[in-house]
Amino acid sequence: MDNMTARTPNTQKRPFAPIIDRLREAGLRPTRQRLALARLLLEHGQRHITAESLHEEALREGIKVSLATVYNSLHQFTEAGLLHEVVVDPGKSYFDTNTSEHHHFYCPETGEISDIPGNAITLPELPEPPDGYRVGHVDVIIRLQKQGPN
Amino acid sequence: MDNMTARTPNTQKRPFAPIIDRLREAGLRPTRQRLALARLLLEHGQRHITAESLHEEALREGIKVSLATVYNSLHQFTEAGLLHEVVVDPGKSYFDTNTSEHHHFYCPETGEISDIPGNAITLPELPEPPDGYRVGHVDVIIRLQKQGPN
DNA sequence: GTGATTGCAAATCTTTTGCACTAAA
DNA sequence: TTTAGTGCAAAAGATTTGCAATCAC
Repeated sequence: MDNMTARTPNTQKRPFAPIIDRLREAGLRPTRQRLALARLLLEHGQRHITAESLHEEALREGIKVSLATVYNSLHQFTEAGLLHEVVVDPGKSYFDTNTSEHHHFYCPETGEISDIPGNAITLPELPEPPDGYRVGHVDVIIRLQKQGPN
Repeated sequence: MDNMTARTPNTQKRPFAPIIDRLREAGLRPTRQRLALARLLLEHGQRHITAESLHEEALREGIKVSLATVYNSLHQFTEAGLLHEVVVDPGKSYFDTNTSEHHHFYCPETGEISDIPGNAITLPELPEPPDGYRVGHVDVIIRLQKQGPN
């Protein structure tokens, strides 16, 4: 039977099915806002965002969503493993759509974050964690300074 | 001549001379508050503090100082190289009295920070920083999770 | 329908700032 | 004196929360 082209009601009506499914798998109802934010994050190719920047981007694209909902969604996505939080600046949270193992360059002067490919840093044997704890996640942050001219 | 005991006016009157000198060298007037905070930080053996915790500690010891001054002092000390800021939690600044090269364990659940001795992690060749930047400081944070019983 | 989700505004928390007052040199 | 430093309270961000309205199922 002919079920592979755009004529199929299913594809017509659910153009974002993969994202909807990812939300569902994460236990999150695919609401209008969550779906729109997830699309911005996961399809739009953007990498390092703040709640503020994602909110602005959403509004620019005509998505009606409140800043509070952006915060909630970012945390829900992070908990679901769709995002990773990058802590480089006290007083501002960055989120990374790249959840694979990798580390970051960060320039405090400009606020820019960029990825260091996972294989560009190989951590040697880690020290033993203190008793009663286990290692969760290892972050390496290389802080950069703008090079003066000359 | 006899200048090695407590009789010397100099030692009598300037029991905190080393700290005063460190402040002076940093271009900071050794005011009552700064001196008291510097003593708490540098002599008291404490390692990882927040503005809030240092303020409480100061008040407990009977040092009259405002929270704003604690913030100011912490940043001045950091700029002067007497402290190092540790960024592990968005929305809270930690300061470390250990300014030698080392990294940190951090438990988000409890907020505890502890040092990893500098030589327990050897970073291999770092990747080249992007054009126009140079490497400032490298932070390695090992995030811990409390181990469930059993 | 019913329970989860949202929006808004208010609340919270950490940190910074403005300015009159105080203290170091 | 004179200038830097301090305290207070207010301001400024960033993030969170409470609750009525709204939406997904």
